[in-house]
Amino acid sequence: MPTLAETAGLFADRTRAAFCQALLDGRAWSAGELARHAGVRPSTASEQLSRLVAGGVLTEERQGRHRYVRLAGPEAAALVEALTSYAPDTPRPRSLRASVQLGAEARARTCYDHLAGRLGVALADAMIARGLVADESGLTVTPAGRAWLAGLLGREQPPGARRPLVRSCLDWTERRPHLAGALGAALCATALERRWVRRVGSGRAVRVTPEGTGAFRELLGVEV
Amino acid sequence: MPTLAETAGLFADRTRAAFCQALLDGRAWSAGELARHAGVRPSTASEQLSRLVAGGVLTEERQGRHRYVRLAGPEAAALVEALTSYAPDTPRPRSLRASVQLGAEARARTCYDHLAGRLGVALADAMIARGLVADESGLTVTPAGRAWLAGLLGREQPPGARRPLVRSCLDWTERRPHLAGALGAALCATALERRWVRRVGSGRAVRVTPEGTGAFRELLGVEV
DNA sequence: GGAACGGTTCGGCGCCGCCCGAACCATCCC
DNA sequence: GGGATGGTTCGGGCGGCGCCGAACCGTTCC
Repeated sequence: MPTLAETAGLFADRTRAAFCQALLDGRAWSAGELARHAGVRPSTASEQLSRLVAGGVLTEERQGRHRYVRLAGPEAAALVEALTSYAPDTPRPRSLRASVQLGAEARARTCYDHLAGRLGVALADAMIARGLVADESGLTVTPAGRAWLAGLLGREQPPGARRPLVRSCLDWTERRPHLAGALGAALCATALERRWVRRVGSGRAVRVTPEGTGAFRELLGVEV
Repeated sequence: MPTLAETAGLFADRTRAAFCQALLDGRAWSAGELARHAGVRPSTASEQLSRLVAGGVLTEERQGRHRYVRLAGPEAAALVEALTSYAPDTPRPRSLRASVQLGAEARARTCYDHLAGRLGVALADAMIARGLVADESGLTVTPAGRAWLAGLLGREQPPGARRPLVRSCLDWTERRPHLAGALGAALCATALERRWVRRVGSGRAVRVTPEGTGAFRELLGVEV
């Protein structure tokens, strides 16, 4: 088992941290894309990616002359998320450019495999208000919620899954929880699949389509 | 808000990591104790502690010529715990001395503010078996569990608390979950207060007293 | 075949961060 | 007051890490 310092060291670098946060969109990125994104040379990116892969944070798949990497799993994503959103005290200033980017992501974005931002929080609120998810001693899915989810997916959820059905994930723009876990992932996958939201740009930001506006209203009474 | 790299950097050092892990026992340590524990000079410890305090991981209280530090809160403890127990692959060898220490902690120890080790896992199993805690879509406290807890504490639990009543915390010796959250903390506090367990040595390890053996058997049917 | 492209390896450079010892300050005890 | 103890500050040394450029390798496309 790696030591605490070793694990933390994997993230304790501007470049590697930028890689991990970019990969929070849950997709696979090529080495070159990540290098450009983080503003480093390909050689640097190559070395740093190797460290993250060796540390078990990322997995890689080679395709021809491309090297694609993604987060190794939900645990790795949760770790990145936890470290990112650890905010003991007051906020600090940001650049204008970063603020614009942040604006898009604040509206709606993906957080590894589920929806976040104002959209994610609104969906979470609606599901709690409608009794699909209960907020007593942590978040749980109610029987009504299970039925709702089964209806949405057209199938039952496997009950014995290792992963919790729903997990609370603190939203770093809204400072309020949104829905992670298997339910959050299923909802996000459905939304992408049925074109309720579309990815915009290369980052995590997504935009709600007209169909999505109607679907979210009909499904949960959410106005976006 | 600090960046991911900055937050991770706080833990990405052998000495600071040792401090944080020692403080996982939930108590306040003096600077000198931590320095000896980590095997560094007092001057080094002083500087590193200042960094952890500035980063919001620790809080300090000065008493006379002593400087006591403790983990800043459950969030900080959860972060240390998550980074410590992130084990993507295979275990590595340990020194003999470390193994002995580990043996004591494997039996029973505190994990920030709740009980862990074989004792912690056994208690968690018993509470699930008796229907006090349910393991569907994450851990939740059942109505019976609430009543049980109220009886133990002699008072109701405040329902509107921010902190989840129960949280699953992966045990890094047992590789199985034990009970964290407010319930875990209350149980641990009660056990220490009523002398069911006693701290042994300066670390996290605890020993079950004869009274404790009886209490755990009567309360939850757990044989330790 | 040749050119373009993505990625990797290697040497080298510069900086940062960790640690120590020495001096100093504050508190506590006699 | 004087001595002992716990803690802090400061200068300095050393190692390691992150970065780059250059050379190289394999794939893809013409």
